[in-house]
Amino acid sequence: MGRIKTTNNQISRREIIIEKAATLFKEKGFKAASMREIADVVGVEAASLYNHIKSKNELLNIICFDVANRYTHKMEEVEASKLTTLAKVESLLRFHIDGMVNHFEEVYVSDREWKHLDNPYLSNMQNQRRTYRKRFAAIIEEGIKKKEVKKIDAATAVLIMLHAIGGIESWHRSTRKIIGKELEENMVTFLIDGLRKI
Amino acid sequence: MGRIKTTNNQISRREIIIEKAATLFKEKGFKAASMREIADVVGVEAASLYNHIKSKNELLNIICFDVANRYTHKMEEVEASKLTTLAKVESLLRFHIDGMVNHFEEVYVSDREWKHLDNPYLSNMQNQRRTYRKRFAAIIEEGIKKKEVKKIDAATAVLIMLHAIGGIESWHRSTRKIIGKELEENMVTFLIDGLRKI
DNA sequence: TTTTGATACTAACAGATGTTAGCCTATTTT
DNA sequence: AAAATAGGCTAACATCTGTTAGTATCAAAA
Repeated sequence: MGRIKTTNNQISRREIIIEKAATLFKEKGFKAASMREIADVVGVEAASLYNHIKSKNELLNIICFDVANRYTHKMEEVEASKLTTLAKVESLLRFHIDGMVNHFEEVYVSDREWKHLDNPYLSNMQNQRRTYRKRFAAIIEEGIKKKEVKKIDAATAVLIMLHAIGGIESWHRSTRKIIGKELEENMVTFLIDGLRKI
Repeated sequence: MGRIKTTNNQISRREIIIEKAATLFKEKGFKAASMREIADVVGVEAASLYNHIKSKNELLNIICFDVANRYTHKMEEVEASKLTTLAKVESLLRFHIDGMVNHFEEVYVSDREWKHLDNPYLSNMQNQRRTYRKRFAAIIEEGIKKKEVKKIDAATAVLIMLHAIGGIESWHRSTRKIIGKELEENMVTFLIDGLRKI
């Protein structure tokens, strides 16, 4: 077998492997996807993967922390901004939706498979996730204080919003594709203003 | 080792195994949970499980279709009722939330691990899920027609609501437990009326 | 052209996995 | 008390798993 075809692009062999792994992890789950399957998709023998990565778990680490770091970065940006609470929430929502639409595999895997990280990455990830939700909830609580947001349990609200966005998964599988932008508007409207006609 | 302790209850050995399996499938995922681990928790050797069940996959089948059948049954009940659209939606929401709170393991597993079913159960489940979402969306669309519900993409709304409820998972892990009823009110309020203060 | 470094291959490992076969023992039925 | 059944046990299987060692080969640098 020849080498992994390094397309003209600036994308390294390593990155190709990570991409293919993400796709497979998404489709079958981390545990069910084997190194031999990943290798197959890449077009190489399983052992050859180890010239580029250290272990199967490293693949998961890379995927998960790539996403988590983007989240943290965005949160810092939003916190530093001078938007109203609802605008902050909306900005975060749009960010998450965009992530789900445009980096689907990565985000999906990070969200559903992080439990299979091994320590110290596992507890690190648990912390990052907990912290992120707390910061999100703090924004909402401030909105409640300012009477911009209705009196609701902030933690529950965060939970609802984050998981609702996870639903885009099904949108990806759907044939009846409304376009991404339209989906985004629908979700934001719903989550900010609910279902009832005012 | 002695036999599986059959507590005074009317609960069979088989049902104990299924329960313990559900817990393990929830904690580690279907693929990562081994028959030997399930056996350990039950207090028996792995081989002994096969006196009660046919295979590991049968365990998943039982769990998944138990939940799916409850869903279908509830949907029929709601469709047959003469409630308003919003009341129908609320009834379904409360049903799902209750399921998540009181049959957590089963519902969680059914929702996240059904992909590991094998045919013909897999395609059967895919159909049931698709159908359920369509029927849910039809209810919302009728509400839109009757101007009871705001003009929104019905499929997206269903997606949001169903996944939002999946978020109760985190509530289960949380220490800061608001009680189930309170959680339910929060979720229903949010999903029906959104975040914005009116 | 030779050297060198990256990257592929084959072979093999040790351990885990789901499952079966065959046996033994406790409980229930007769 | 005897017989039948349910349900436990040990041992073993074939297969799959992630990973390593050692070797060959290709592309670029010298």
